[in-house]
Amino acid sequence: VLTWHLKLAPVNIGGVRTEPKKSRYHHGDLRNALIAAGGELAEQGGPGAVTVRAAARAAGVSATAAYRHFAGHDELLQAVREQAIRAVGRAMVRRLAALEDVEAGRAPGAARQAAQVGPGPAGRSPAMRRMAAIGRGYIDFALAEPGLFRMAFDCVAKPELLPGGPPDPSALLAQSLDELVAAGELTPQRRAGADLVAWAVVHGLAVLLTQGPLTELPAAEREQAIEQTLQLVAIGLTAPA
Amino acid sequence: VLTWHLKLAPVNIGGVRTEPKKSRYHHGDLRNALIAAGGELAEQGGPGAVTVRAAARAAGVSATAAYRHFAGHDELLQAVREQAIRAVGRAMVRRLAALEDVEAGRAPGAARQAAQVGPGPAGRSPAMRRMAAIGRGYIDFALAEPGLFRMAFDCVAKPELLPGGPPDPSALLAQSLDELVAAGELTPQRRAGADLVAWAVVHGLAVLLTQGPLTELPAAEREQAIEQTLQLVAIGLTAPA
DNA sequence: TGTACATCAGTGAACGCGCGTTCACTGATGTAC
DNA sequence: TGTACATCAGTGAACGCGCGTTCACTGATGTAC
Repeated sequence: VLTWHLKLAPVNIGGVRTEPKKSRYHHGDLRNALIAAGGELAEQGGPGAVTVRAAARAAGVSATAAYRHFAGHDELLQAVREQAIRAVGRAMVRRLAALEDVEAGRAPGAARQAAQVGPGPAGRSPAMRRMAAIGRGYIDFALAEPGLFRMAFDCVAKPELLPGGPPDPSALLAQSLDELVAAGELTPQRRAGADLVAWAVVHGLAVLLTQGPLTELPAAEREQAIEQTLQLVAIGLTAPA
Repeated sequence: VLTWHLKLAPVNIGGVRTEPKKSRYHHGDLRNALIAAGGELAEQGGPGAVTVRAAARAAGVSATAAYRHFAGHDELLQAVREQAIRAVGRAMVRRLAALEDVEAGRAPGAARQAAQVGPGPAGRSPAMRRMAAIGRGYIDFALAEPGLFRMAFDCVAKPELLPGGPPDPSALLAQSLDELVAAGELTPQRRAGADLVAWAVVHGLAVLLTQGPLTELPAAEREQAIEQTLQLVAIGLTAPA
């Protein structure tokens, strides 16, 4: 498979770019190419834009060829969705890593500011900062790739749960909540069901900001809303009733 | 217009139901009929199911006829959306009214229980109970009419803000937050931006429960999640940081 | 009250589009001997 | 190492579908005299 890949890549000989002539016949990695194309379609036009024909077109292949790799439209959609969910997880992990860099003093001040991973309001604990970071990552992704975000969680017909492939957004959240319990900041009673609630809060904000009537909210207000929302979770989970 | 309506209604003479023969030619209220049909289509298949042709079909009219009342597909969609948003507002008002009945002792215990408008956790203030009631109403609607709910807030292309027609969901929320401030339970500083945050929380839950991967969550867990979420807002908004 | 006529609100045929999917096919690849 | 052949991964034409929208039209309604 890898050799195919290499064979298909444009060859650069003596500075002249040479496309392999008819070797497109056997594409070699069409399944992944179709999924990638589907991701781009989703990013540009939402889940509705992910069609068998369009994906095949984008991959430079006849529509029929897609049926060698997917039983039908639904299966392609599912594959693109799984890819999108993993991308969300990656965005969350990215924020988490940036936070760790800052905390360990590995990030210069400018990068720290640019990454918007400041410690937040004074008194936010390490575990809570991590929690806020993954929430940030989630919203980051929604803002940066609204179409893909939509693709990830708009399971109109198929309510199947998330794929487990890492990084799994819901696993990251669960882990973060467990840390809060371990740190003694979240009682075990309130830990139960907290996954869903915390997810709902961040998801709601992401949806409103990217698909809802608040799509064009000015950046400053948007930023304030994000910080306020993360703060609401922090207080709501840990403050005494 | 009203006379048309009367003329078109089935006439009941001596127990025999008589449809007016060809008076369907001039429908008389086609615009509203198309919007209503669009609402039903949205409820069954989401916003994507709201097409000019399908609405006309459902109204018993040729597709072309719709163009006498709407400039095109977009305008029909917008009208159906406005109707859906008002329906959300009505669901919120309904909960509010039920709560008031209970508080005034006008509702018998059974109805009280059936309406699920109990006072919630001990110590929830009157203003907070009202706040929880409108949140409940919002989620009620999403669960009862997921397709219409989707129609109401899925403004992919047109991020125009909500129509002001009463009852306006966002106005109800703003009013409720103002009450919390008046009651001294929410500081004016935290009141700022609270609309968006509170909306995001409830919206996120509604979306996850009806369109997301949690569509098939058992009712008991769902109920717990709703109560927990409302509690998170209550604590998060009013507890000291 | 009757009549001529403008306007209004429908009709059905037709257009071009993109879709999912099936079909018979064909050329390239990999393998057994 | 060569060769025959099965299999694999593509092709393009075609199907039927529902869509938005335009067109010329027609019958019902409302109005001026």
